[in-house]
Amino acid sequence: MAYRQGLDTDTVLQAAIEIADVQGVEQVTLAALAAKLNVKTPSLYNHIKGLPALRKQLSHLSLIRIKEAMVEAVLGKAGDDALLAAGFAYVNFARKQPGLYDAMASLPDFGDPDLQQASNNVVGFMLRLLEPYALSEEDALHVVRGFRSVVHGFASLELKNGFRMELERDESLRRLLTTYLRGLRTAD
Amino acid sequence: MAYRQGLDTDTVLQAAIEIADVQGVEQVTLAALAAKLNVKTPSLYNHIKGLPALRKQLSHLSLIRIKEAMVEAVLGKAGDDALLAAGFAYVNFARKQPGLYDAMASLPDFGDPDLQQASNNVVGFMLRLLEPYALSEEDALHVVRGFRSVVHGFASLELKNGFRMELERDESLRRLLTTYLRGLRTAD
DNA sequence: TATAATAACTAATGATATTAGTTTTGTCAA
DNA sequence: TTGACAAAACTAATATCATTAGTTATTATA
Repeated sequence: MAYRQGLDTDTVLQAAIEIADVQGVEQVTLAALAAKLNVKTPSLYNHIKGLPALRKQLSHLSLIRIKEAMVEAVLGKAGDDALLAAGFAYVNFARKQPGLYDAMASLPDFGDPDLQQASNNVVGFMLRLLEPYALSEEDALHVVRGFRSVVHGFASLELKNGFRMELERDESLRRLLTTYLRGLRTAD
Repeated sequence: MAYRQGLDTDTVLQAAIEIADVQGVEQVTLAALAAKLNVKTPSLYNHIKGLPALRKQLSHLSLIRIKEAMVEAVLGKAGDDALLAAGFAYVNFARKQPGLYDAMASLPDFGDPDLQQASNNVVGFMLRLLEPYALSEEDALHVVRGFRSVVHGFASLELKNGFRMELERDESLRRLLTTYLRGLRTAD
């Protein structure tokens, strides 16, 4: 009712994250957002460019936060320990903020420069973790693709309820990561 | 214009697949579908229950086809050879029918009985491939989760353009799969 | 051939995003 | 202190969708 609600971009973004995490990313609509913020839909345009732009910002934030979570997790660790911790941090982020993670994972177009840079930061972080392994640049890049596939695949299937069997999920993840790392260590 | 267009459920489904593969799954709208089939939107309701039901059918079909592709790929193969072939068949399916694959991967609710059964068939197929490894039931289920994570993660990242580096993709996939399989073979 | 089932249609409703133009409020400089 | 301007809310309008209700034409069948 009050003419000034005191909104800003961050508040809108935060509300969008909450809706995404609680109700699912497909429920992040301008209508739902406006209702949550006690504002009419068009008012949101003072703070965001539109729905696609909002989704892009969510993706961007998600990439940044996921990298932060991994950085925090590997402090004081190196080698397989660090990779294992980073893998768990990745999946745990997706568990804690399923909507935000989904916003990142389900963005159709990854061509945006901001997103590319955030994505490059994640890749750069993983390359750092691989330094002790003394791989060639090409080998390291293949491993980064492999590692990302592993953790994203696991997180994604788990979130979509793809694992319906009664079976410890952390144990599945631990085995997946250690199996992959063991394979890296071993020559054919 | 003609009053009977000769539509049936399969035709509608096929058109939906084409839109999904060419324009992306988010472009599969009843409006686009009706336009493609030279029909008004409400007419589609004679053949499908609605958009959510259509998407569910796409997911179902995708699960069936992906299993068929893997079955075909492993004929005459066993052990690591079979798993490698199945992994490539999985990813190649996603490459050939990106929209159909995405429809499967991005379905919010996997609780439907039809989908569960189709999904169980995929799991059952993978368990068969693991028979030569003589794992316990629990071990085998963990491996199935791992393998699905690996191939889905790779396919998903590749489709979303997550691999922007100039680097052979098939080589990345081959390394990922063989590394995982090598890890399975090796004890710690 | 008459009737029933079916597949198309039109019309209407409600949700959504977006744009244009308006009003109110807060801030800042004269 | 006040007046002007920028910003943030608003209303109104449009366009796109999905969906439902009710109607008409076609096909199949009894």
